[in-house]
Amino acid sequence: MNDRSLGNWREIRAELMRRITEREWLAGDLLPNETELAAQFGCARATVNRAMRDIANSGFIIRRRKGGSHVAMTPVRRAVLSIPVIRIEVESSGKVWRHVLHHRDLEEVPPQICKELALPGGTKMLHTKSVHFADDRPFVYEDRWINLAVLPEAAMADFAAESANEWLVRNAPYTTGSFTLCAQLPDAQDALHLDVSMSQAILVAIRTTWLEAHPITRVRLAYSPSQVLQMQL
Amino acid sequence: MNDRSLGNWREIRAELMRRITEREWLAGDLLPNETELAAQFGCARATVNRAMRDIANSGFIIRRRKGGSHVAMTPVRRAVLSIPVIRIEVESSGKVWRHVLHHRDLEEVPPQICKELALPGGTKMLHTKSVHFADDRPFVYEDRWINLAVLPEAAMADFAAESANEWLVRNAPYTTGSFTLCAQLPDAQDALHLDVSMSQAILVAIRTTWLEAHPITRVRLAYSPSQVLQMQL
DNA sequence: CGCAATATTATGTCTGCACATAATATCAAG
DNA sequence: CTTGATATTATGTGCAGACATAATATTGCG
Repeated sequence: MNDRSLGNWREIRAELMRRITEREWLAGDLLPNETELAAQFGCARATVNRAMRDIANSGFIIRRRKGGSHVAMTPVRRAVLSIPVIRIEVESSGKVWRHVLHHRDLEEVPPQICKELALPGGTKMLHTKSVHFADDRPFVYEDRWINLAVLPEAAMADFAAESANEWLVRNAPYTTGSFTLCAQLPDAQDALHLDVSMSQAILVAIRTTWLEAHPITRVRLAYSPSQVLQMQL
Repeated sequence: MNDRSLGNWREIRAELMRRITEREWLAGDLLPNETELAAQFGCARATVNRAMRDIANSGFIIRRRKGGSHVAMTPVRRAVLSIPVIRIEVESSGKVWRHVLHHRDLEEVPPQICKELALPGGTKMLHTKSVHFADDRPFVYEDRWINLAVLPEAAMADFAAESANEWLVRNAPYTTGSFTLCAQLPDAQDALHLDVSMSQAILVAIRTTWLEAHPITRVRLAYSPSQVLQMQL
């Protein structure tokens, strides 16, 4: 069993994954410990550790101190969606990006959104509405609230020149956030700005970001029909 | 500047992240090299390496050999969607899960799906259709193709007893996969099985999984209206 | 000057060792 | 038997040193 040929941690990860995917080790099984595997592979324990940490990260094994490493019963599969700046999302498909700011005002936040952000009713935030185009076709309609209490600089920013999306990515680091996706029929505003009928299904993403306990921004993105979200498992 | 107090890699990561989020280092800036930082922090280079690798993983810095590490111009944010077994997804919201198998047959795969899976036209696969219920209300309608060439055991499985979804998670480890989300109006089958009108928008997920170069399963999940997908940033 | 060979440099990784930490197993006292 | 202290054990993390690798900078040649 002692294959002394396996030098690097990727090879070791590959070998361990092979044993899992080819069901040499079954769901729930206890794997040999790091020291044992290091001996088997003829490498240092740290190298095995690196490989096993990586596998645990991707959810195929569960590790517990003293408990050892087990093959996950129902591996938690994670889909990873990378969320680039909208300009880059458009440009990376070879299209020309353009952006039009329709609205920008300090307004009272609707009660529902206040609740969502755990803010007292009647709070005022900067409200922007804009449309991103890809090759002159509407790509996404963005309806955003920005918390000036946390980000006073945003009051000065020229969102016609640089989209709020991009400005915030560059200037507003956040610590946590949530992202909700749903399918909707466009409302009148969506239909107008995306130039579609109100009887086509569109993807709507609602994203909020927080800096510690303070909400920074809450945005609703209405994607033009036929847009899909592609993720890797 | 030499804080010798920072012992572990998480603290070092936190400190580096602080310098980035507090704009001590600006987008595009070149960071000090690992040796230099190790000296500053009074720790081993490996420890700095661990911290920087982790930060690079989460997209805030870009590293290139010889080139050094730069603060990312537009940090790519990632949303992580965990995809549990549908039964667990339902049960975790406190509802009773039930599952009805409507169809199960060896059939020729439609050309479009063959193409998607990079299989020759006319290939046959196991085709199943089923509905998952939450508290007796349709939750998701599942239309699935299973590649018996890779998973012959699936021919024997009783998908009425255990859903194909769950059986596959337990018995079919995969190495790669993709997950596509879109908004659609229900077709006749969706409307029938989900008991909804054809004029409501629904989320549709299409998921394929592969074991190395071999497609294992391809499933289309039509979610009942008002279902949303929640992800963490 | 342009180009190819070579040196330099920052990150990537491995090793062997050490100690820390968390969780379990064991055992003794009540 | 139950409870709590203690030993054991697997993983987590750290260190110093070494070599590997990739990319850039420099040098020398035609």
